[in-house]
Formats: sequence, structure tokens, C-alpha cells
Amino acid sequence: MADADSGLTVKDRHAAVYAELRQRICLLDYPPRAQLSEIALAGEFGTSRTPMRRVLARLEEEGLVQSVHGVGTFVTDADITELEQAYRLRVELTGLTGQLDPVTPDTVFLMELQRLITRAAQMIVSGTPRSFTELDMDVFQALLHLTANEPLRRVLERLYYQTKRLWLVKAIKAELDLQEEYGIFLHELQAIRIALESGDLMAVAQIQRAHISMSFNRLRKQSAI
Amino acid sequence: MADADSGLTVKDRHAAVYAELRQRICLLDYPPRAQLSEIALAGEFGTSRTPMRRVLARLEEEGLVQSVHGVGTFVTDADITELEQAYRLRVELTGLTGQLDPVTPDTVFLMELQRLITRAAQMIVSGTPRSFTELDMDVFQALLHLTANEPLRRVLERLYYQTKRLWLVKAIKAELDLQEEYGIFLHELQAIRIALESGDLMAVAQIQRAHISMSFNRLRKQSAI
DNA sequence: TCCCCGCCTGATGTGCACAACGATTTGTCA
DNA sequence: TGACAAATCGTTGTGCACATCAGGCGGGGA
Repeated sequence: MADADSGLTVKDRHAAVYAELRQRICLLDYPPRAQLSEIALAGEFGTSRTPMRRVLARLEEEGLVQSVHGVGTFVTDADITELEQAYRLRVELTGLTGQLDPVTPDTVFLMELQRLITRAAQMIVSGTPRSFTELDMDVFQALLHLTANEPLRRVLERLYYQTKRLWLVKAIKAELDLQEEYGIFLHELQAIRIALESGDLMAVAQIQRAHISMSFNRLRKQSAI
Repeated sequence: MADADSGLTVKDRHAAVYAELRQRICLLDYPPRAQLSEIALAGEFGTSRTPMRRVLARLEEEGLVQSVHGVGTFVTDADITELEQAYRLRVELTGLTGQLDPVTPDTVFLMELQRLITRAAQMIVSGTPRSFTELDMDVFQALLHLTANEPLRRVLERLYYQTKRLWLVKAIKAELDLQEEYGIFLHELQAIRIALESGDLMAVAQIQRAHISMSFNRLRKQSAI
């Protein structure tokens, strides 16, 4: 793994490793029930078990892995019944982003959003479940800047990465209409842009909230088959 | 420190140490800016630095302590301007407890609540800021059972312990009318009991939400002097 | 042939010694 | 006497060796 950690403090390195592992888990590079070796990861990131264990402990706090003494560290399986509570909480908290410390975006933000919309449009013609998830993560991170409430942002980020695997698992199993998913997502982004240009952050939050809720319903409908 | 850890698994021991340190910080046994020694704590709890560092790392995640390489681990100071966002989020999330997976209490719960109300009544005649905070923690833990949404409970617990020190700091500095605080708290508990007996969990949540909001306003008014 | 007991392997958890780092103190020079 | 620099001390961060534990494998006895 090439790091190029020029001038970064040690804590930032830990955060980078954490984010990298979280990404791999949520993109199913490490699928559910996969085993993570502390020694192997330590070797890959050029460190020892001690700092790696700290990162894994945090991932365990977030519910993405589970360590068992004498057995191993395993990626948790994304079970929709267990994550339903987290998903519903995420729906409500997303609605709060319009109330708690909303941030009116600048032109840089709007340009970035336009780029994301362009990527979403290309997704319809040549999109894979994985590339779509990567785009969704970038959109999430961008829209997170619309609230300045730091505790809310942290909780939302946590819930996002806890629940996001559900979609990708179902998509890979071809239990979702991908074209429909892509189209709905593009439509959501365009609606958000319109709301943003009118400065209505409350509307932006409600649009996101509605789409997260509907996305969960689509996931649930498929898993009921 | 007497532990009496008969039959407990190792992870439970870690959780117990974490809860104990969190309690000490929030009761100001470790006041803001106090230094925590990894070696001293390890000796007190009969373990070594390695597991203790894991506990301290979690406390750092929760924002209760801060570790600086080569300097030490210090209790963060409870600053009302920094915690305002957390407090407002806590207000909104408390309101959600009536919507997300509410749990209708059984008679055991109501009896426990009655005991807490009795303690609150005694508090008015012979209460200290510290004993009041201990009661408040017990009440919080009890009322947390009114929602079965586990992610919501975890977030609420986190926000509670992040923000609770604010009250105790102001109370010790005699910047709060303690008799008024005790009376309001007793009144809140009685209102909650009435709402519970009528089975209106939404009302219970709104009562709590209102009192947390008002409590924060009283804290802010005093700190503005 | 089947079952049970014990060993063996590989993993996480722990303890300890050392490295890295920052604040303070002390010594030296102008 | 004052100011700057180097050393010293205490603390957190890291690496490694060992302890602990769970599961699998194999051998022996009924």
C-alpha cells in the first residue's frame, strides 16, 4: 500500500487507516464474515499489531467488525433486521440536518455538486453497483457539510457506514432494479440542487430524508421475497 | 479498588472500568484539565497499561479526555459554547424516543420510578449537587429503557455524559438556584409518571425534551453573566 | 467402527521494554 | 546577571514476546 504520508501527524495516519478499512468493508472488499488478520494488516500498513488493534477496536465500536478472543476478527454481516433500527434513526437524523446549524453553501460547493450530478448521469449508462456506492459515499460526504453541527455529523457518518452495506449486498445479488436505483438517485440529486439554489436547506434535508426512507423500503421489499 | 469480578468475562471488565472512569469524570472526581496517569490507573484496577489505554482511547472518542503524545492524558473542560451543538442534538433526539421503538413499561419499571421520585423528594431537603447528579444519572438510565432502539440509546447515552458535567460545574460554582433545580426536577418526574400511567410515551418524550431544553437555557443564562 | 480425550495450531489479549516527544530545569557563555 | 542551549525527566506511542483461549486434528480404547 503506497501511503506518501508527507508531513502528516501520527493521529492522522491512524484515521487514514481507519477510513481505508471502513471503505473496504463497505465496498465489500472484505465481505461479511471475512476474517481480518491483525498481523497481515499491520504488515500491509507498515506498522505493528499495537496501533492496528486500536483501529480494529474502533471498527468494533462502530459495529463493522467483531473480535473474538482466540478465534479472530471478523467482518459483521449486514443483516437488515438488525440494522432496521439504525436505518430508521438515520432517517430521522437526516431530517434534522435542516434544523440544526444549517450551512448555506458557497459557489464552490454548488460546482462540486454539479460534478457529482454529472457522475450520476454517467452512472446510468455505465454504472456498476460498486462504482455507484463510491459515488454515493462522495455525495454523502459532500452533503454532510450542509450542517455545522459536529456531533450530528459524527452520528450521521456512523449510521451511514453501518447501513450502507445493505444496498450493495442486495445489488450484487441482483435483487434490485439497478436502472431504477440509478435513475432515482440522479433525480434526488437534481431535486437537491434545485432546493439548494433556492436556499431552502430545510427542503434539502427533507428530500434526503424521504429518499433514505424510500430506499430502505425498497431494500425491505426485496428481502421479504 | 474492590472489584469482586466473579464470573465476569474480560470484555465486561473493560466496560466496567470505562463506566467507572466516565462516572468519575462526570462527577468531577476528575475535574476538567485533571491529568490521568495510565500507569496509576493500571495499578489501581490491577492491570497493565495496554488494556487501560484501550479504555482511555474510548473515552477520548467520546470527548471526555484528550491524550497528547509526550505530555499526558487530560480531562477535557466542559465548555458550554463547545457543547451547545451536542446539547441541542440531545434535545431533538430525546424527543425521538417517543417515536422510535417506544416500550410500554411494566409494573416493575413503575415501582422503580416511584423509588426515584422518593429520592428526588428527599433531595429537596438534603441534597448536594453531587448527590443530585447521581440521582439524575439513575433516572436517565431508567428512562433510557423506554425506547428499544439500540442505536438511539447509544447516541443518547453518549450525548448525556458529554453534556452532563456542565450542570455540576455551574452548581458547584453556586451559579444555579439549587432549590429551584431540585423542585423542577421533582416536578418533571411526577409529570413523567402521570404520562407513563396513561401510557402516552410520546408525551413522556416531549416532557423530557422540554426539560432538557429549559435546563440548557438556565445554564446559558447563568454563564452569560 | 464409533466415540472421547488430549495435543496442536493459530488467533486475540496482556505485560513489558524501548522509542518518540514535549516541558522543565540546569548549566554555560556573553 | 540574563539569555540561550543542552540535558533531564515524565508521559504517551510502538514493537515484541508471552499468556490465554477456541477449534480442529489425531490417536487410543470400547
